Amino acid sequence: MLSLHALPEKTIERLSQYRRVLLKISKQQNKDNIFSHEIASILHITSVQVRRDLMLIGYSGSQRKGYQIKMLIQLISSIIDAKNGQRIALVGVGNLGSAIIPYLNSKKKSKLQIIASFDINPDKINRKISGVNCYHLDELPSIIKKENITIGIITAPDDAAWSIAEMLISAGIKGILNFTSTSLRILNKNVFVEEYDMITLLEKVAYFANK
Amino acid sequence: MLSLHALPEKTIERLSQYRRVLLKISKQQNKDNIFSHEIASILHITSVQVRRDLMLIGYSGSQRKGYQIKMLIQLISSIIDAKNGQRIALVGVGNLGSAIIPYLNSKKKSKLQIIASFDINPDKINRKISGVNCYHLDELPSIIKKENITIGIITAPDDAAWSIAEMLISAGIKGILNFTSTSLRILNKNVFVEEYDMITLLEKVAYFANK
DNA sequence: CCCTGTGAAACAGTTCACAGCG
DNA sequence: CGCTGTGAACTGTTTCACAGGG
Repeated sequence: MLSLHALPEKTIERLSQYRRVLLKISKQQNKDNIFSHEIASILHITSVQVRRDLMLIGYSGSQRKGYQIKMLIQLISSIIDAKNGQRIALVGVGNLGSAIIPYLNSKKKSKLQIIASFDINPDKINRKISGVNCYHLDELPSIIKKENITIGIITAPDDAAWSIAEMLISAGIKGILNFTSTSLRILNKNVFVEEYDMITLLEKVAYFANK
Repeated sequence: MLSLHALPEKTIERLSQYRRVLLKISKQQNKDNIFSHEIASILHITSVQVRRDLMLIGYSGSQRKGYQIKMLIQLISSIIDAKNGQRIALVGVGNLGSAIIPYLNSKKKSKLQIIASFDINPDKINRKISGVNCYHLDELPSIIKKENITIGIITAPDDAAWSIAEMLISAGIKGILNFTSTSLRILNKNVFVEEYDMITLLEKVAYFANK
């Protein structure tokens, strides 16, 4: 499993993509091996990039046949799939939150699973979406611990983001995907936060769309 | 508005955030000026970062009072708000798509507006969400042109992403926000594409959550 | 040949360290 | 002093260029 402390962030993102590509190919085609330039062209990146990433995880291919698909899937999985599993809590069951639950859980897009959701609106509480129950926010600490949840998704209003993040962190969560426009950086060095704010990104697209 | 060809991507993202912070402050407080370290601490970044970004857009503050809030909002707006407006089309009115329309359009989070949506499912067509009509995908080229839309959001199934992107681009769109797991990079150098794939990012969070 | 693997260069983005000013 | 503005150093990431192998 080569514990390899801390691969670059961008490499991790691509490993996740490589695995999806490889899984698709291994289902659809009868193919045992693949070249770096084949993976690269599907993802529209360079083959050097692919080889560099695979070098970083210590995988070697053969010059004649490229990389073994099955082995590579296993190696990537051993690196990016946490042994404890990837159990997720979603906080804020509004428009976005209630769309994300079925989006992530329905299709087996990955091993990531939303286990519980939280809100403060009585209309939402004790309702299920795609089998995921919505609890009152007050129950967050106990449910997080009981269900052994390690990742949080915040889809609440901007104003609530900070206090929700603090609740998640003191409940023991280790990673957060933050959909709000409220920056959560440097909240706690032991918790990984990914900012995922649609408005900021759309404004960036708008800027570059105009050259 | 100082055409400054191509500010760094990260700077644009932060300018969008600075503007939101400044707008909030100018509404809530009676404050004319602000120091770089004040903006920085709200966003949890460094004050050097703020000053560096403002330097890049050619704005100078005063040592005594910092930056003028009103002027700075105007300057940032003149840079990131396109003159043609930011009219958006959304393709794929599934779970995610139908959540994003009200999320973006309801609150006046920014000047970005979704003008039209598209799908191929007859159940969706000619239905309105938050006042936005859903058209059949076949109508995309004509509506994009008629409505002068310059930005596309793709929330369709992965398999459809590539052909939708091609449709959008040949219809004249200049920027795309891509929610699918299908990479659209290097599709066309004149079109800016931002990849916004939740699964990849969540897997990254899961990896770093585990140290 | 056409592959992989990889030092070294290039590029992008952030932070350091400090000059200069009111 | 405490602030802004900025060259220079540094860190992260991608690309170049090529050695080496079947």
